[in-house]
Amino acid sequence: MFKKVLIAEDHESSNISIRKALEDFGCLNNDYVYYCDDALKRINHALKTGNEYDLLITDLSFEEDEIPQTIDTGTELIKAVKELQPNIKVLVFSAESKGAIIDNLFKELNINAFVRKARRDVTELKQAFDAICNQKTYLSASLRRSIQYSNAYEFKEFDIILISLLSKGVLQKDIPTHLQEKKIKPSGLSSVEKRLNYMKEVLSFNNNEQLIAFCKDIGVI
Amino acid sequence: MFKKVLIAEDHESSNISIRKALEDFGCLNNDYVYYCDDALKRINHALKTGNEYDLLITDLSFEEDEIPQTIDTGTELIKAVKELQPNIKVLVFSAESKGAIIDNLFKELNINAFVRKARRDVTELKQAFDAICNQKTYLSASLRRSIQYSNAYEFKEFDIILISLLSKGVLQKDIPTHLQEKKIKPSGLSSVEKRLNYMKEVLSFNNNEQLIAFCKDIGVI
DNA sequence: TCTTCTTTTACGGATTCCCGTAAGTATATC
DNA sequence: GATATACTTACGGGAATCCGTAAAAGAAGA
Repeated sequence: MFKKVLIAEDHESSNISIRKALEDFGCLNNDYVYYCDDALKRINHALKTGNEYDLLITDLSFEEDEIPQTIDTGTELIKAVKELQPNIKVLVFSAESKGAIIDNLFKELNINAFVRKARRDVTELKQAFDAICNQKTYLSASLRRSIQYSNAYEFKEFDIILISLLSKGVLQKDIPTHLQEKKIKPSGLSSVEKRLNYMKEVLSFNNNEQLIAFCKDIGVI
Repeated sequence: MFKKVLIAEDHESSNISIRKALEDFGCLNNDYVYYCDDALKRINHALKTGNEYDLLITDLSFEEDEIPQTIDTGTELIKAVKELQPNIKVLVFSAESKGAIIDNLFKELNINAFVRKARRDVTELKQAFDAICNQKTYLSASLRRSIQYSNAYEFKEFDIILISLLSKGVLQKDIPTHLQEKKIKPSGLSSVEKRLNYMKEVLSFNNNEQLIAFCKDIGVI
């Protein structure tokens, strides 16, 4: 059983449900915050007073509001927290479904569990608690298959720069100028054309418009 | 106060929080389901037994799973429910943030409230309950601006057809053929060009890519 | 019916984009 | 240093798009 749990989740509704899930699980000693900065402060304070948390439950995306934050994503929060307290367990509770991103959380940040906000998410939360208590990792059932299948084409950073420029109204012929200004390596018009054509070929698209629409749909831009 | 409320929400976590919000508001007579089909059945059964619901709280997007459904979106559910019981109040609780889509819910489906899943969503839920009880409509604070922003340019049906075709990979020069097949009135290439140029001029966009990206953002395609 | 006005279509030149080829550049290996 | 390989850039012809103008087709009113 967990001695002390911290919840970092900006959505009030999700925050409440996580608390309830923890209580149902029998864990009554939990704190909750709505901002990443607050979470880090709590972790830090708990460490100094010798009363540290043994589990962090966090979302990935936090919405901006009128209160400016230094940390504004769950990924950054996990990194910062692990520097302070490397042994803390981490459960990510998020609507994210892209295999590449989730895979990265386990491999790079060594998180212990990922539960997707979906149909049976509260049930899965409790299963994840159980797994972590038993020193195991947990991944949402619906994601176990799709983790490798997910991305038909992996967009590189350069791809996304090109697509972003186009979607901002930059004409293709003017892209080299923008790339040079930002000191981005391949900047020739031919390289730009070649890359755009390659993307369209791999995805079997006919025009740039279709490519833009697709990228908007899957959320890379 | 509501006599009887039905919650249609597939996410277990959101479902729980809505129930709790209702109870906090003082409404204890509420039912909940995880599927649209179940929701419609309940509405129907309640009507037949003279014990109808006076409020439906529903999400917009429902995830597919192994149980096939005839109705699989909140929008369709609302339409079906309103045909059975036109006087029912409807509150949409969704992560959707695109102005055009939300605007459409109020105008076409006459919903009574829209609360976005976000920071203070449970607080907003209670405000929405209060508004509906007082025969008013409610819209999440964070969305009140963006609603009118989306009306910067009102896309006609023809505009959306053109943009959809482009985003599906149809080349501009081939659009006349598609229009003729669907017997859509102006079908000349010049008319297509003229309309696309007009849209870009009004919105001061430089290329089709920017137009597609914008339409994806505000949700017209 | 004829005129007037609006909308749609047709056409042509300029620009941009597409696409293949060739030349240049860098790096690594021997 | 020479060679091979991969990557980037330059160039040119053809296709598509952009944009203005003019002709054609409808629609409305006298």
